[in-house]
Amino acid sequence: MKMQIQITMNKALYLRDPESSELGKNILQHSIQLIFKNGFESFTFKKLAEDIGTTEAGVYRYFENKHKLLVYLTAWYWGWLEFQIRFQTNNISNPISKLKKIITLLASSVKDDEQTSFINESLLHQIIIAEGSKAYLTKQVNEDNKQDFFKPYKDLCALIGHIILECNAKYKYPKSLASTIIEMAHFQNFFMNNLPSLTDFAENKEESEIVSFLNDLVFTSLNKK
Amino acid sequence: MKMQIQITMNKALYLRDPESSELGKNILQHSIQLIFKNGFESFTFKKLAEDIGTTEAGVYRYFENKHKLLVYLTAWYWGWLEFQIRFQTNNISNPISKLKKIITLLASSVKDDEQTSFINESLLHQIIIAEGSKAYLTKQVNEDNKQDFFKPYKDLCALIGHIILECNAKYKYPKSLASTIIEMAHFQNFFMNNLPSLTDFAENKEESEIVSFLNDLVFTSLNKK
DNA sequence: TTTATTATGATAGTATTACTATCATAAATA
DNA sequence: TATTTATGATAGTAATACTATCATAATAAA
Repeated sequence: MKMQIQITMNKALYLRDPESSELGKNILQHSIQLIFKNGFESFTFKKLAEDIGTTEAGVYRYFENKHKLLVYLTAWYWGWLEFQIRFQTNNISNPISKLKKIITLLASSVKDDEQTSFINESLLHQIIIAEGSKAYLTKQVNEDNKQDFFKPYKDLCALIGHIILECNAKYKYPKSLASTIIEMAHFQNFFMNNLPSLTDFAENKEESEIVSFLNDLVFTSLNKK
Repeated sequence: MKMQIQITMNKALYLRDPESSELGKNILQHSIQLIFKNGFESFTFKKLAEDIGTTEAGVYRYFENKHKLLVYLTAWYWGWLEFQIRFQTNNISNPISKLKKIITLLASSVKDDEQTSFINESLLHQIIIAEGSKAYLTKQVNEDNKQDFFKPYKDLCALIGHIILECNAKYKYPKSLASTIIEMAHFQNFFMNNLPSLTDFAENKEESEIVSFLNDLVFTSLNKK
C-alpha cells in the first residue's frame, strides 16, 4: 500500500502552487538538484529554466524569487521531518527514548522517500545543512516571520521542547536546547565534512558520532539533579 | 597610554592591504556600516563606493569581491576576539573560570574599542551574528579553507577546546563543544531578537540569559563523572 | 631635485542577474 | 462550444559584478 504524505504549505510562499502541475513539480525537483550541485549563491531562475526546458518567465509564475523558493524548500523539509518524527516515535512512550530517536533522525542522512517523487529528500537534507540558515539569516526575517514562513521550523522546535520537558520538567531552557540540537545536528555535519578541525569527527566522518555527541550533551543536561 | 592591537591578516584575502591607506580604512569602516544597516545580500561595491565617495573600481582594487570582504571582516573579528579573550583571561588560572569568562565574552555584545578607529567592533559583532556563517556556508568552502581563510576561527575553536580539556581531560568532544559554544552564542542571540519562540529568552531579551544557558549546558557536561 | 613608482579618480564597457510585460497557443473546464 | 487558465516564446529594463584604460596626484627612490 502506498500512502501519500501531504505537507500543507503556506500559500504566501508561492505564486502558483508548485505541487499542482508538472512544471511546478519540475521546478521543485530541478531546483533541489541545482542548489545541491552548485550552491544557492550561483543558483538562478535562468539556469533552472534551462535545466527544466522551460523559460525564466515560467519559473517566475511559480515563485517570486529564489529566496522564496529556498524558504519553501526549507519549510517543506521541516514539515516532512516533523511528520517522520511523529511517525517514527509514535509507539515510543518513554520521552528519553523518544528524544534519542529524534536526535538520530536529525543527525542522520536521509534516504530518498519514494512517496514524493518530485522531492529528493536525501539531497534536500544536504541543502538544509549547507543553505538552510540562509532562509532566516536575512534582513527580511521579521516580515517573513510575520507571514509564518518559519512555522514548520518553529513547530518542530516546540515539539522537541515539549519532549525535553517530559524528560525533565525542571529544565530551564527547553526551547533553546531544542534549537541547539537542531542547528548542531546540521552544523556539526557541515563542519565534519568541510572544516573538520572544528569537530571531533574528522577521522571517521561518521554521523553516528554526531549523534553520540548530541546525546551526551543533551542527556547530561537533562539528568542533572 | 594607547596600545595598538595589530591583527595580522591573511594576505590572500585582499588585493591591496586595506589597513595601509585611508581609502582602505574607509572601505572597512563603511562596509561594516552598510552591511550592518542593509544586510549582506543587498550590499554591493557600487553602494559602498558611493557611500565612501570613491568609485567602484577603487573598491575592486582592495577586494576581489564582496565574499572576500566578508571573509576578511569575519577573520578580523575572530582574530580580535581571540586577543580580547587572551587578554581578559590572562590572569585567570582556574580553567573553569576561564571558560566562563570566554562564554561571557562570546555571548555579550561588544563595546566599540577606540583603539581601532576604522573598525566598529560593536557593529561588527552584530554582523558576525547575522552574516558570519555565510562566510563558510558556500560551495567554495574547501578552497577557502585550503587558503587558510578560516584560521582565526579555527584557532579560537582550538583555544576553547584546550581549555575544555583542562576542565575535564576525559571529555570526549572538546572541539565540537567549542564550536557549539561559539555558534550558539550567536544563534541564540539572533533567535532571541528575531525568532524568539526558538529560545527561552523572549521576554527579557537579555544576553545574560544566553550566558546562563551556555554555562548550564557546558558545565553539566564537563562536571559529569 | 628629478625620476620613477604607485594610488586614486574618472569614465567606459560587458556579461549576467533579476526581474516585468506582451502575445500566441495549447490544454483543461464550464 | 465557449471560456478560462497554463505555458511558451520573445522582448525589454535596471541593477549587479565585474574588467579595462587613461590622466593625475601623491610618494618614494635615485
